Amino acid sequence: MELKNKLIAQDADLPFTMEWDGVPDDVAEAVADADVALAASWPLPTNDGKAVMPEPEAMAAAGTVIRGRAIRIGAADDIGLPESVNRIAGVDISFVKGDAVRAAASLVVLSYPALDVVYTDIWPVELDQPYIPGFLAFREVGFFVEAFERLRATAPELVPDVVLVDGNGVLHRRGFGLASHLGVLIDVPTIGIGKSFYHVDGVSQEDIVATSREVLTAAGDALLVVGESGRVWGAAFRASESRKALYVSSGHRVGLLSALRIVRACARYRIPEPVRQADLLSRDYVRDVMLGDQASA
DNA sequence: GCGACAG
DNA sequence: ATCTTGTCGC
Repeated sequence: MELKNKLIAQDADLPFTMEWDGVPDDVAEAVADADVALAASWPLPTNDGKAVMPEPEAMAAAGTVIRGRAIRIGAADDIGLPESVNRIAGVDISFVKGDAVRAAASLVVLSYPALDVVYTDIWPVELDQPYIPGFLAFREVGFFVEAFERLRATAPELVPDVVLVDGNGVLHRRGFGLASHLGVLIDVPTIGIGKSFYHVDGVSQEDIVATSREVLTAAGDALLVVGESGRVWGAAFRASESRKALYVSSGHRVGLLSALRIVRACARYRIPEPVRQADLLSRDYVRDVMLGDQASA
């Protein structure tokens, strides 16, 4: 629980800054207010001590501005990120069919903007915690923390500028999903990439899917997930041509608008390239190495 | 009590 | 998460 106190959901701590062209000012301000509210909503003061909790009326007003409204994240072919963004990582775990314990975890680092794989780490793991919805981090985060310790020890020059995590960030029942948990523990900016989510603050995935079908008309369109309180939890995002949206949310030290732009920049297929490469790597490992062992044993 | 339920 | 062939399309 005390981990929460370290979370800063603002861009202030991001090692780079972004400029916003295609986003209406009122939307950008509403999201920024929501991020400040998020950082200030924990019991103890935040790291920078600057976060201020907006009045409830301000939160509600922000919600009114952006609820049900799509925004476009950059143009189709020039989603340039700041020059200080050079590496983007992805993490994932794949399981052995019908086995709740044996799995393979992976960490990959891609170069940006080429999106070439420049580092891979893949190893077998045994899960010692059950999967309980809402507590995914307690089952998986430890493996990724170890992977980052290895990375820092063997190739510190390849530590990424930001990590895309296969799981939600603050788009979470307690506002603290796997991506946020990992970000705090490794002290690297993280972004949550979910293929689904469940009801938070009075909003269900079903509600968002219904509206998404109407307003997400092109790749790069995002629909912010605004709770009944007015708080912005994340976004349904058509990062690629695929009709099915992803759910993007701040993990740690990245604001939502920046997170969306970063995900857009990694969109070759529906699943952002760093997460996709991590997924391919761990799947191949389970199939070619772990099942191979089983067959020959 | 009932339903819902990231990976 | 995983179980699973073909098939529509660039």
